[in-house]
Amino acid sequence: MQPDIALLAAEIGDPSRAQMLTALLGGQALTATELALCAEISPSTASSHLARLERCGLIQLRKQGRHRYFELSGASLAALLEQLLAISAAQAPTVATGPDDLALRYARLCYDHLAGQLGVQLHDALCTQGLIDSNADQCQLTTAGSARFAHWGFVAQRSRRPLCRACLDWSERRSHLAGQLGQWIVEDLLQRGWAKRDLQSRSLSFSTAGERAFKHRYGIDDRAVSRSA
Amino acid sequence: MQPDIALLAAEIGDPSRAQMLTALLGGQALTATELALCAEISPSTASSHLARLERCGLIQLRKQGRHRYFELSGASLAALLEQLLAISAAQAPTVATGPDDLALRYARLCYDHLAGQLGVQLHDALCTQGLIDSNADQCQLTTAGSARFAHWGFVAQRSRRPLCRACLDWSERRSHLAGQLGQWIVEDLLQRGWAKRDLQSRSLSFSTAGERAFKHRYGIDDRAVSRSA
DNA sequence: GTGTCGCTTCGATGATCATCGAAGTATCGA
DNA sequence: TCGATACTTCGATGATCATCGAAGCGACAC
Repeated sequence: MQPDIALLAAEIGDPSRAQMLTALLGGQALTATELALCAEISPSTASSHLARLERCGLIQLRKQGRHRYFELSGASLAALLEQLLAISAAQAPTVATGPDDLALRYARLCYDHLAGQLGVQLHDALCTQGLIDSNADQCQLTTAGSARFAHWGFVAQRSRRPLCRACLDWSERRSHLAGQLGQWIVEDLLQRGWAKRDLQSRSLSFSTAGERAFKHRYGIDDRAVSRSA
Repeated sequence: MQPDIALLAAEIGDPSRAQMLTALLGGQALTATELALCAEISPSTASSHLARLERCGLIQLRKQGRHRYFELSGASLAALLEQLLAISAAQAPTVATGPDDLALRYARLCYDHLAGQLGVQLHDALCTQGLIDSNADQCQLTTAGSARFAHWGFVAQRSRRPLCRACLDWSERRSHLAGQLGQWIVEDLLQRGWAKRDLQSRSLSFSTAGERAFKHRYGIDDRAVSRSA
């Protein structure tokens, strides 16, 4: 008897549940009420959906008093969701229509690392500078990259998780950087206050100065693409 | 507006459709009647499901007279399905119950490359012999491996597809070998008659001599695991 | 030409399920 | 303690959809 993929897929296959799962792809734990708002459903409907997602292991619950925070149960589910996004994007002619779309396409969180145009530019810039060696499905930190990131404060963890991983970006159709390094970069830029998480979505909002500093740090050509594009 | 993953997931999320998609993971094109048998539904039900899968781009149709052959629309969908299998398997306590299960677990097609125990053994043997360098998410052909496989007749194609890719095996919870190399290995062993495709499932049936030859070729220790395990 | 086979379409049927408002419970803050 | 808030449970409702057999169409073989 093979694993029952229909069960898992059907859970993701409800529009409201899909919206909540996608919201959780921002990497933050969100309350039931926040998720209900994201999915534009009533709190009672959200409640029953969340119970269902929890029961089948897609999300985990952490209680804090009356607040109940939900998060994705792990990185493999996040990778699955992002792959679903990539395939769905490849199939559907998406036309950017609103400011939210632009923000998401420019810079957003793909669970714990940077995605969107800026994420792809980061990946490419690191490649150009020989700090990572990334081709097709393989992505490695080079000796030079190792030294540079150590200098910037990155400490590699001994873990099954790769240092670098190329993650296919659904909006750009090219790779952005995932793995320990991708995660550290996001943590670092948030800690420096270069950008903030958007409270309503997965997009990252860079301040003007923060964006300049980010691009300077990672060698991203500021004239290549700007936000007004 | 983000891509609508619910649509895609809901298509996979029907039990009958999931069974048919999984059957197509064997890499062969199958007729509507064969797929109806796989899913144990009536031909008319299969017909409407297949029309639906085709409409949303998951499968492609090739007509040959009155026979209509369906196949998965591409490798990225195959990878998604395999990922669904891996996550589903990790979540559900699966107990091997029948001969079909054993066959699938021992050697099966994961779209176009070998999976199951034998697939994992192949991957590990190639690593042990230094023919591929595979760790975590990265998998590369070594210089020695390149020479050895060239000697065996493998010709790398210039293509976006990686030579090697580690693909997580849902039944073994470890990596088997995908990519151009993984595909070539399957084509080669089928051409040599070492194994045949099972007509009812995705499993590969090795003849006794074929299995011995396969293990000898790729340096798989014949005493490590045998089929009677 | 005729009968068989592969497949689709049609229409009816029953099951499933997302949804909401109302009511209830637990937590929090003044 | 009390009112507000976060959240869950309940039950009713309407929509969706998988399913099948019957009927029909086109390809195939004799």
